[in-house]
Amino acid sequence: MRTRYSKQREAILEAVRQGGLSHPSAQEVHDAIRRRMPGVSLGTVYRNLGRLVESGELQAIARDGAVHYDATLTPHLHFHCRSCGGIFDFEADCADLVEMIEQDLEHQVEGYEFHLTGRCRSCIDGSPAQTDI
Amino acid sequence: MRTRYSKQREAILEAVRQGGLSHPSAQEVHDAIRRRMPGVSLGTVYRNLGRLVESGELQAIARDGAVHYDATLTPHLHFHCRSCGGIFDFEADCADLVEMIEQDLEHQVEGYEFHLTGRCRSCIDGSPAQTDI
DNA sequence: CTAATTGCAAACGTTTTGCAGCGTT
DNA sequence: AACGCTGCAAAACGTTTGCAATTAG
Repeated sequence: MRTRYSKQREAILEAVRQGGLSHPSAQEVHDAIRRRMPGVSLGTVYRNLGRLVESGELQAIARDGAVHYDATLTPHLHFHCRSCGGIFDFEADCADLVEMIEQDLEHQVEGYEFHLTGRCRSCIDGSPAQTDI
Repeated sequence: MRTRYSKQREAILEAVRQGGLSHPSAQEVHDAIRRRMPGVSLGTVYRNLGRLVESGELQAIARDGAVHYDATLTPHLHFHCRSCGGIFDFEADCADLVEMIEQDLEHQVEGYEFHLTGRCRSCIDGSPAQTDI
């Protein structure tokens, strides 16, 4: 199945890459896209996000019940704020740890995801009363 | 809201702890429970798994589109096999790395999840033809 | 011309919720 | 008696899929 050009896919990739969105879900991409390209259907957004992940142009990350998309492809970790729901990228050197694990582990490692959770700086500063759970 | 005893919750916790199940989903817990306690509804299983996670008696881990539950509370990592879908616990010392991250990061870290993906030993050995994606 | 891609809408699997009645305290 | 918990069934949610029409190569 040779993949053909489509302006919808291009717009979707652009939306994840640049738009003011940070780690958007399929819904958020759809909302953003529709402002410039009203006819695009949600199904098309899902289909193309899937393809873009398969072809390695995007990274999928799970948060709560939904998948979010990340255009940053260099290895990095994610911090999830339980207050505002935001996802923040950050770098940390896991190479040694992962390599050690790979040698110890009887299974064949192909990839990894490291997610930290907590409260982000602006939620700590901005809303000291915020407790959530 | 003081929490009261219920035999359903006890059975649900027991099912995740012991049953032959490894990292069961809510559905799998429901199926297992019903063999001993036919009347239990899926809603009750979901409600109680949620409460058990809140009270720290279980750990929730995301896999694909579903949440799976883990009764092991000591810090450990997870390996997800993309062939058989299995989730395997394993230990690795992340303490130093996490501490380093905590010091560097401007956000407040409360917990972390480290998930490795690949193919598990028995899928590699058992089905050499298996390619999946 | 071929076949990949689209919009639409229906279907799917997982999870949540409203409610009346039951069970624990 | 008070109120948390239950079963049930409906609904919410994110996601996938079948289809005929459109569009890229």
